[in-house]
Amino acid sequence: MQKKAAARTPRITIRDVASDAGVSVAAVSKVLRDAYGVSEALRAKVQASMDKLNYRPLASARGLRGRTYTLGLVFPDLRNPFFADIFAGVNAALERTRYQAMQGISTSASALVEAMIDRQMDGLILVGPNENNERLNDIAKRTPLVVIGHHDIDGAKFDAVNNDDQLGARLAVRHLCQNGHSKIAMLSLSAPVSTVINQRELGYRLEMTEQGLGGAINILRAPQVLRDVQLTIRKLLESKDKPDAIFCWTDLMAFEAISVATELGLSIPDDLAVVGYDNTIFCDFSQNRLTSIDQSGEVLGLQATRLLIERIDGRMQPDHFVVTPRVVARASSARND
DNA sequence: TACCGCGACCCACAACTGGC
DNA sequence: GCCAGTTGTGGGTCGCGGTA
Repeated sequence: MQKKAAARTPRITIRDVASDAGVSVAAVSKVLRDAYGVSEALRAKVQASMDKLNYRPLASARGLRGRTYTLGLVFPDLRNPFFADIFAGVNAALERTRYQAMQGISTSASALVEAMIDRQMDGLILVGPNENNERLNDIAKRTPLVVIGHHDIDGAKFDAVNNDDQLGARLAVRHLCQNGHSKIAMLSLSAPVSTVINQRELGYRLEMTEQGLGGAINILRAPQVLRDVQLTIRKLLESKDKPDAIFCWTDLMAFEAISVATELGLSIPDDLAVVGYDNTIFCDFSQNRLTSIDQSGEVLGLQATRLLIERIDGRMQPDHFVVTPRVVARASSARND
């Protein structure tokens, strides 16, 4: 036997509101859009009817004539609390607007992005997309697009918001040198390779060379899998050429470095100094006290949203916003902290 | 000039119509 | 019966004309 579709309660439409309030459909629409030419008396009447009928505008219908007031936000994953900082920035930027952000998870500009475009979202923010400019430009042709964490902006048709990752890595190395460390290893990501990783590795190399430590350059790469990260760190710390400091490409990796080092009986920071990246909320926890490079996730989210709304409002020229990172020193690196 | 409403319009899909 | 073309429908927005 065929299943019957569940019966739906008839939807309350703008026509029902207009009929209840004794005004035209257009008048209700104007109240909804806060458009010019609506008296306070009419607004109050329409608002009362909307409240009474529990009316909600239908985004897909709005999309027929223009905007749905919906923004798509795509993260590569949600395990890293840094992404929550970005989302907080997006929400803060949308607070006084009519837009709502809907988020999803994808490591590439994938079917999820296409689905968001199909659903007529007014614009997209992609965080750390693992895509080339050709693909990103193709998306930007179809919908306003802002990318967070993508440094290759030559010929880009989209807006970009970036932390200065090269400078961030340099600051990490400089900070460790200032605290008396010279055998500084970098724990990086093996795949997917991104422009962010490239910039941080470049910054590490440049600063090591500038500090006269070019011969000690040591970059290890591990995938974002806990077991692989632990094995890589253990191998490094048990090697003859053990470093006296590690610069990790995220805080999450840095926490693992601290755990493995503690298991091996090493003291932090006397035997091993550790610096992370992102300055997430967990850095402040007393068992961590992790020195980290702050790339202001909230600012990244805020600026990306600002640029996206500008784009939706008609700006054609691509824009690029760069956030300057800073060191937030804690006990994991500063011997006298 | 401020306020209000008519009617065209948007797009995808289903239903209808007419010709072969 | 099949296919292609036309019309209607859904829920909003928008431009412009009418009225006080």
